Amino acid sequence: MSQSERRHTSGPTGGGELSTGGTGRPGTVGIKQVAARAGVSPGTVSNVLNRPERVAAATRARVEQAIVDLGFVRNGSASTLRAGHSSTIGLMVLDLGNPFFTDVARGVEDTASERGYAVILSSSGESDEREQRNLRVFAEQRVRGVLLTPVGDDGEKAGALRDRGVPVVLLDHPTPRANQCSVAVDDVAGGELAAGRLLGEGARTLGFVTGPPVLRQCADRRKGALRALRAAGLGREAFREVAVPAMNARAGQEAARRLLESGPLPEAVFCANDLLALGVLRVLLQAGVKVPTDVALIGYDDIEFSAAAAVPLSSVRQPTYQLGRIATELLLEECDDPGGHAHQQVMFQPELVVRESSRRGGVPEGSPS
Amino acid sequence: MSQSERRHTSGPTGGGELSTGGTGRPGTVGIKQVAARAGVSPGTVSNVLNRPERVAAATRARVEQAIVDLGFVRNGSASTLRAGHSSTIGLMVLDLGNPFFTDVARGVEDTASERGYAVILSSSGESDEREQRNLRVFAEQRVRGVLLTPVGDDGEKAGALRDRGVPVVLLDHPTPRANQCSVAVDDVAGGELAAGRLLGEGARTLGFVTGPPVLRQCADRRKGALRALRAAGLGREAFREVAVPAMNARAGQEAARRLLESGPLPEAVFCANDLLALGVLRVLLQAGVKVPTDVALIGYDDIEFSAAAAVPLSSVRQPTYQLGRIATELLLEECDDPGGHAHQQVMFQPELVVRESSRRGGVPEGSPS
DNA sequence: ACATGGGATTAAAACGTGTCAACCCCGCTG
DNA sequence: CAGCGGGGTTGACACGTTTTAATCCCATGT
Repeated sequence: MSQSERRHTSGPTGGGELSTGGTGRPGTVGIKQVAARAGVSPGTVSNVLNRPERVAAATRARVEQAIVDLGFVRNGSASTLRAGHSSTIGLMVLDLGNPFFTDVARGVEDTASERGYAVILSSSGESDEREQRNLRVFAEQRVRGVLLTPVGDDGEKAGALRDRGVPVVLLDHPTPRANQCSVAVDDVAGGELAAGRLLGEGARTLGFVTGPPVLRQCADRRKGALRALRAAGLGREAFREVAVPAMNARAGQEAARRLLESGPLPEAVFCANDLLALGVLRVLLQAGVKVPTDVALIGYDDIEFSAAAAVPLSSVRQPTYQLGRIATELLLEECDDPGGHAHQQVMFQPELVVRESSRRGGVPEGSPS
Repeated sequence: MSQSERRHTSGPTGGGELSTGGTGRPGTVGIKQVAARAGVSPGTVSNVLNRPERVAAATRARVEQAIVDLGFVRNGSASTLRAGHSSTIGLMVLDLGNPFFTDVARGVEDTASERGYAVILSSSGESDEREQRNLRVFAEQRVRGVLLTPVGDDGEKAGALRDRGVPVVLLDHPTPRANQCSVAVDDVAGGELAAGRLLGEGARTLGFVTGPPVLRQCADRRKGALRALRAAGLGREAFREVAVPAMNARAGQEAARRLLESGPLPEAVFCANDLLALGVLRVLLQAGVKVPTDVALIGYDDIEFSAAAAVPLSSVRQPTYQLGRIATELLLEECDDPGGHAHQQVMFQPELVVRESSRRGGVPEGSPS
């Protein structure tokens, strides 16, 4: 933070910024003013906005003209208040700094805006308390529905919302409840895939670098890894686990340092996340450890940067954009027709992408990108 | 997209998901119900919510109890409608896929929530049309203020908002207008810094990979690069420019391909963005070009992944988190006291971070992280 | 000519909260 | 004891929109 900073102050009396600056503040132009100008009643203006087909072409034209003349924009609060619900959905992810979630968010935004919904994007930062607080904001805003990647195990935080009649779809998290939609990727399978590959390449000891174990993603990937371990005929003594409190590159560096400090390195390391893996990779290389020769490495999520890493990173790819898209479709379907909506639990299967970081001696396989 | 997908459907008549499911839908609990339960008038409840000091401790306690008993959450729409403005601010960035902006967003979110404001996060994806559409959503939601990284040159899109009395602070963009706040980083200086270093290391030809030239960031960094070029006594024939329509890694790959296809490579390449640089780096390495020996490379933004790239990337660092924080403070100051607010144009100075990608023969300098 | 019907428009009643003037009660002063 | 003042509380209205039932107008059929 050694950047210098220059400030240029223009006093409050500097320019012509009276409160009625610019083109002259139009007081407040509502549906009423529009109606007056178009020579119709407020109700008709509302109809033009919401059910244009019910109003005669001529009047509609007049009203629309008045709208642009006056620069009218509908007051969403009033609209929401009257209707009882808004036309926005809330999206809460674990960490916006993780490209995985920004990709998901793109899928959500695209789908929602196609359908005329706006998205309020929020990040819990893997903190229970921030999740709670942001969900409350959603509730206050009377969002139409919520997409949630819960930090807690069950996502019951959203129960309050569901009880209020707000549809909630779990994102990147399977739901234990049948009366709810969820979209997820099979993380146990993914963990087994990754660890299995590492062991298949000949590793006899396996390190596992993970974030907070309370995160289902971490727990499931760990479970998959253990499953692969058993399948390879190895016992728990061959498994070396390092848990750090976050899932970013910085935490990965910390994890690698701990690995280096305590005992001999495992022959292969599986990271619950590409961000962690990149941090691990960096510290290992700095310490003179050869990857994949000395230690093979696999991450998770296949974020864009993994392929460009110092040693191109093997990873487990998930259909991120699709995840966001489908979750949104399910949510909006439930919003638009709560009665006839059949709850679905969608589960995708992940895919292993093999790059250099995991190739020890075996033949190159998989689909390097 | 070859992931398989499994769907599990539980029919709409499956469980007990009647519309009054869960704990029983509480009808709609508003300030009125709370008032009744606490044995006070609605006005008092409102006071408890908004000016707790004006209400006697005993009554306040009774009301607060009633609030938790009934699970009341204030109706933001009604509140906003009545008050004329909400307690949310809008943040629109160019690209959420760019870690630079997610860092800025963290600064914004942290600051806003400290002050009791919520943030509606939105991304224009560098598209004029999406910017327009999302600004309209902000306007409909009656946000209290807007933080905007404009895609157009001047940010006059937000003029409509300012005229409506909504404070707008330009983010990562200096403003030409004195009646507006802005927070930015000196991109011309940054460009000069980067290009100057490349030329100082002995390069006699300079490539410049850039996104849409309409983006001020790109234009300014280019201007700085040209300035450095002149300072090194080189002419425009030594400058080779490639513009691609986006600023992500994919676009960077495209740019590198174009560089490779057309004529001899420049001895050094400056990218308007780390994402572009990472894409360029990847393609160059794949083509067998040595970095920095054959081609030196510098990016911009110093995102987290740059240090972990195949060749650790030199870059121009900006105070991202601070950018978001200060912009938000300025905005909220203007929101809370529009009269006594002195508009400021804040300009930070960037900082060069030298890593391996730009070291040709010279001595190692700078502050590698 | 009159009744019928239907499409287009309107008037008025909500939605839940914030605000502000009025009001009540109680202790204090003269 | 009357008057006063002030903290605490209340009641009622306004915010801008949606919606429903009612009204109006005109064309059509008898």
